[in-house]
Amino acid sequence: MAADVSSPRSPPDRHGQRRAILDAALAVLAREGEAGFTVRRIAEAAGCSTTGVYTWFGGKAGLVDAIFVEGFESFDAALEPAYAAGDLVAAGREYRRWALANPTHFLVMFGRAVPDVRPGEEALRRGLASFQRLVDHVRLVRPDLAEDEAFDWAYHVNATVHGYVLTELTGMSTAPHRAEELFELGLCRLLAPLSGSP
Amino acid sequence: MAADVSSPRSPPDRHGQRRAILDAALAVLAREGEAGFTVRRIAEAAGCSTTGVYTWFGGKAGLVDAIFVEGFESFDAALEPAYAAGDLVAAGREYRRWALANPTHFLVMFGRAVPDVRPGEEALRRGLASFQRLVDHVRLVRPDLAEDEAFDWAYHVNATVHGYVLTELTGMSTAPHRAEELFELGLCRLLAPLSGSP
DNA sequence: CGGCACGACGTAACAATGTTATGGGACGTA
DNA sequence: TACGTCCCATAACATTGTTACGTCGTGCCG
Repeated sequence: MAADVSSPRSPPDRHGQRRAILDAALAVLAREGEAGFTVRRIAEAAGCSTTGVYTWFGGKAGLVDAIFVEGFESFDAALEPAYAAGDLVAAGREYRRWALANPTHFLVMFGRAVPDVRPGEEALRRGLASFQRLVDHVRLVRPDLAEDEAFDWAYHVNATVHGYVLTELTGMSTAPHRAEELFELGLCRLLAPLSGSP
Repeated sequence: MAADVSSPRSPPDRHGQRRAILDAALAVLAREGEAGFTVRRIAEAAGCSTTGVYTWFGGKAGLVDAIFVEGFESFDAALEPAYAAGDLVAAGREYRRWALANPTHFLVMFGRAVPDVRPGEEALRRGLASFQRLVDHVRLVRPDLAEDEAFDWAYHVNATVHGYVLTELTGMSTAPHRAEELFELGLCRLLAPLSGSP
């Protein structure tokens, strides 16, 4: 009952297939969580067979890699307004908000939720680009810093925010009900030396 | 050929079986990584059948829970000397050292390396105890802080150190070769307001 | 001392997973 | 019109976590 739509779509539209699988994967991830993240389920949701995942992504690992890229692009877009406003605190806040809105997506990227999958080359390249935006923003906020100093500060900011969010998302927070409040406090402490007097 | 040792040990020594499985799980995890973390492989390494994992731990999730407890105890012991010396920087350093020495163990606990497993009640309780030691230490270093202030500082320190280590361990570091240097720098920035003038 | 119940354990099966071999069928090109 | 080259579905493979069943040994009660 699933292959009855094959007659109207005479052109295979190869990119449509790839896009459909990727969208289906993200939808399944958001709806059923990491447990439902199955090649068969994804293929079913995309309206194709499991082979499609292998022809377009080379396997589950390749699909996860594409999900990395998708994720970086998505929260780059989410952080863009904060960057444009020159507000690092807001950027950190948006980072957490994105993670809470897409918990399984976030955990697939940074928490090894899909076994035996490490970030591939494409994912690392895209992640580096995403990080570079943070470095640029640090330089914008603090023009007195040298390039490598800005890099180190960005690394520090990223690691700290990342740690807060991941602690909360993996259920390891020691004060779950105060997670937001503690995050805000942490942002203050983290960014005070950056926005305060040089 | 595996059951030939059954005659000398007439009492089944129930705790021996449990301990053997747990040790085997940790050994397999360290030797073969998260990919080899299989009920069958663990049982084989422990010299028993797969059923043992279910009678003693109730399944794979229960085994992971026991691994949580084991992990917290292990790095509590690793941090103890630093705590005794009243050195928070050294404690942070030991935290990272433990994670690098037991990467897969660490990722199972904090990175979802085993699918569909969230920290159970026992794990959370043990984690909280481990965190409490950090709170106590913060109070020791800074007796002027109130209990809840110390808690918030400990939360901040933990999240930050956690973020650094996890970024490095999941292969998402933007400067892998400088990971140690950046970690040390981060520790300085993080702990300066704690050890400096109140 | 003997029989019995209970719990631990191995064997073997189950459903579900990622992956791959096989084959068919649609498109573009000569 | 015939051919080659992809794309894709069907079906099989090995391996995973889990469970039902039968068996054996231990410890308790008569």
